[in-house]
Amino acid sequence: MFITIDEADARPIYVQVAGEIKALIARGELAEGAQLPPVRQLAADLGVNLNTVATAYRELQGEGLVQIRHGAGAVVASRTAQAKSEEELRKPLRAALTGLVLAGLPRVEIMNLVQSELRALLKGAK
Amino acid sequence: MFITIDEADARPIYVQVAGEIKALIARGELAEGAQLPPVRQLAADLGVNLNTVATAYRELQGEGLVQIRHGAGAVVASRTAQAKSEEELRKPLRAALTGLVLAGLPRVEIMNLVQSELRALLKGAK
DNA sequence: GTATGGTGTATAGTAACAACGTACAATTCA
DNA sequence: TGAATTGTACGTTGTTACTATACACCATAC
Repeated sequence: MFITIDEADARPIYVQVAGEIKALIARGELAEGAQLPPVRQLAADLGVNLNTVATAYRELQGEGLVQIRHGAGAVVASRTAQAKSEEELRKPLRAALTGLVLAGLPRVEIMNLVQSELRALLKGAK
Repeated sequence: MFITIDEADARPIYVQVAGEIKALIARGELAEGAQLPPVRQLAADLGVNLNTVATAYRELQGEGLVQIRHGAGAVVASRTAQAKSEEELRKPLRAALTGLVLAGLPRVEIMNLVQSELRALLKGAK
């Protein structure tokens, strides 16, 4: 599994793990029905506690992206998350763009960044 | 001061406050040199403790956006934040776009969202 | 100059959270 | 059935978010 955790990232480890798995699902590297690695294995790979990974899996299940079965593993359930309000979708985008603007990036450069990230995400998509 | 805090938002209050002030600075509604409201006043407006607002101000100072003067207030110091690494800039953007993709939005709709948010941010900008 | 009111700061307490270690429970399959 | 594999529950520890209260700095009037 191609996941790393970033010490410098202030977000909790389980949020980082869930976030990376979301990205893998979004770009199709984890297809619907695909098995996630066992919590112990991924935890060992990352050097964290198995419960930390389990918490990430439960978060993904809460968003409808993963189905966990006690005793058997966890599988990707869907490539579309539960519906969120428009504002919930806009808020993180606004925050990210604000950061780019405050970093002094000109508009065109920001649009380039967006397009490059979006291309990567939609690569294996549909 | 036109700031609200969102109960549904999982982020800490002080992060939300700092984020909204960043947006105000980015779009020029708080110009360089402008006074921020006293921590007690903003805290009272929001119904939180003054230390919570003070923590937000210190975060902004840490990013170089605000200058705090003990005993006199806090003023906007700059419209450009301290340099971050490219990865630090890309990561929140990637997370936001991942959310939009998983929500099932088609590419064009995502680009429309981005452009609308960016327009709003760059309104009073340059 | 110093008194006063306004400003940010420091400290200590409480509650919730993140991460961990260990033990438990459900599933699979030989 | 029983052993291996998988997720879950629980208790502990350290950290974080928020609060209340007391302190320190600054500007201004007098």
